[in-house]
Amino acid sequence: MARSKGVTIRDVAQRAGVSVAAVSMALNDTGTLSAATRLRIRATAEEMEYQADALARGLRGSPVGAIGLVMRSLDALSEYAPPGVDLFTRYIGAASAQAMDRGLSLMLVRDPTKRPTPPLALSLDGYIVTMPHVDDPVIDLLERRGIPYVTLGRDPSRPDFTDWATEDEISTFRRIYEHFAAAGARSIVLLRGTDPNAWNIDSEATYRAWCESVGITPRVYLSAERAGERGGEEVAQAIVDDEIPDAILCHTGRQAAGVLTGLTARGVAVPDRTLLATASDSEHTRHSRPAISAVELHAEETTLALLDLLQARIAGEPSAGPILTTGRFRVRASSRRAHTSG
Amino acid sequence: MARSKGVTIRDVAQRAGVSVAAVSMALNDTGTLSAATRLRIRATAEEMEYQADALARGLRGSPVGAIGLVMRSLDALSEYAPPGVDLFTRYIGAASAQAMDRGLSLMLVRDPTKRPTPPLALSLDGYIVTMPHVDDPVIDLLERRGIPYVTLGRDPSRPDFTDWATEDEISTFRRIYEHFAAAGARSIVLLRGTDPNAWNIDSEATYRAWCESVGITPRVYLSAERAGERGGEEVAQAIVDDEIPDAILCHTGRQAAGVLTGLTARGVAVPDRTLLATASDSEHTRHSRPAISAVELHAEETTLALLDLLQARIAGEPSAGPILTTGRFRVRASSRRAHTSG
DNA sequence: CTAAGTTGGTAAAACGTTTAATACAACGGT
DNA sequence: ACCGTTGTATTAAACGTTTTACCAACTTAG
Repeated sequence: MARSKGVTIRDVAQRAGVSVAAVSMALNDTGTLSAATRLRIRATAEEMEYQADALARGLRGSPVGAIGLVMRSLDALSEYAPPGVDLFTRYIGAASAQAMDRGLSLMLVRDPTKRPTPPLALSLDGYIVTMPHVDDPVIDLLERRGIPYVTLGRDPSRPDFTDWATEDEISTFRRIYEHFAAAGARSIVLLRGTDPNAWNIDSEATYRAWCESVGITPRVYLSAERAGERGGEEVAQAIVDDEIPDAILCHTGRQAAGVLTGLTARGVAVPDRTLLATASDSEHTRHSRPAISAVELHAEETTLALLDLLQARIAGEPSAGPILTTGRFRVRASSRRAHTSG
Repeated sequence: MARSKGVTIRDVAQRAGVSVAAVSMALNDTGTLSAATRLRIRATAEEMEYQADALARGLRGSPVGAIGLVMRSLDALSEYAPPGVDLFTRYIGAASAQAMDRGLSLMLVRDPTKRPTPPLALSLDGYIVTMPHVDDPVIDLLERRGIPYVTLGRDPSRPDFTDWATEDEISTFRRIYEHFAAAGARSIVLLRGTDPNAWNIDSEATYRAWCESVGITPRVYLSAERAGERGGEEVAQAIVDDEIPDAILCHTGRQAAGVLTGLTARGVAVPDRTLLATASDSEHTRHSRPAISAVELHAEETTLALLDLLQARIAGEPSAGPILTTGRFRVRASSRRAHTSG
């Protein structure tokens, strides 16, 4: 029952007939050891299967080999793992697996600004913060503590910050609007979320710019991310009450599913009367009737880029960001006009 | 950029005019301090927002406030976050959120027996191991190091071990067989996975026992979990080649989806000729045509039980396990006979 | 042949805790 | 008046690393 610690640096030193300092230097490739002793020590360490204790190492200020993942978008949701929302969990899975492949452990941290601070949270080597908010306190905390971090989606409060990656929403959004226009849509509605993150801000800006460029009057509706399908359903009613548009673009798959329900309930046919698409694929979009056109996000690509950026930043190398990956817009029945098919 | 550490125990001691030992004792409720000083120190610590550093604490052998989650079933899969497999990720999300609520951090650890050992992995306070294998090396490692752990699903190699929780598969399986029988099925096939865990072992045992009790000849087919839908499709062909059964029960939603495809391809109608159900709900089961009857698992309940067990075990309290939660069998079109409907 | 570098290594301090051993009162009992 | 107690708080050791300061033994230059 007693916690048995493994082989320590002292054991290795003793066996190799050197000081503990020598062992540390040999393994970390520091100091001024002769090549011969360095090799001898390494061999001994290898043989004894020595592995430096991350706690002790971290206490000294050296890297512990673990990074944190903060999901701002999930912090905001009431549930942490709502059914049908596979996007975030796919990010978690992908980031976790890739971190492992690099010899890093990954720790899920829920809002480290909340007290008491989650244990170990401030001792990690770095952080991935997904979808930071405007003036995000999490970012503040990390900055204050000098902890390296990268973000998924740009930080709306720090235009100069470059260590971020994202699926290239802006150009994808444009493609969708043009897809709508090509199908003959003249009035287009945007339904976005309310979290104050780049996703929502940039999307609306892109939408307005595009509307202006083609001479369409913008109509933006909001529904909180946490409202899910219900939120989409309610907004659909509001949209119909105002004026039935030719096309609607929603941010999340759950919103889109709700909108579809709402439209159908009001007798608005999709896609015959109104086209529908969403910027984020999910279970709902794949399987609703009709299936909803959506952008397929590639979590693996994005997390890979984030890990690259984070490791570079931890190593003190210059930033290679931002990195934009491209999602694929998959056209499904919800935005395919009969006479435009093919 | 320099990592700024927070307020240390020394700072608190100084401010309160006592020794560091006194502070430690006051906060941990140990030692022989007077009630007065204890309160005074606590007030000071509170005021300074002091939080003990988990690294330093762990180095001494005290709990670090973080636990590990090992997903054996995902270790086995090639991808760590395959689309459509929401069960595991829901476990991750649920466990993570609940751990947070208890002031614990949760770390995802992929196979800690693989060298190099994931950093911090052996310094965690305890582990949740999902679906341990027969003679699981992960369990061996934890036992050897004296690290407390609980398992999701019983450990097939340790019948005396009681610190586990699971959805009550056995009674659920029985209910499904009886559901089949009630719909008139006389020949029933079980399709299970190949991972050597309790899920597969107990399920087959339950199946055979039930068959014997009602005088049915058991027919068991195997398909590796990682084979997914493709595996189910292939097995469906094999099943049909042998003899078309009245009902098929699959373990995973992906297998069931594959079986459905395979049966349809061979002209076997579901549910008209053959009934179909699965023991594990997933995107596929909810949205296939026909929708597949499945057991809805309640990740939240189960992870809650696991955390209770783990915390008790860490605290050295007697085991309250095993804990069985009950999944709900949701009948969908795939096992609903026209003449039995209602 | 001595002063000044190199080379290759060691001893010891430091990181922030917890805890065992110890000190120092004040107090009661012979 | 002396001696164990008891009640409180302190000192110091320990956890396993990394890193700074130092040292001994050679080389080299003058």
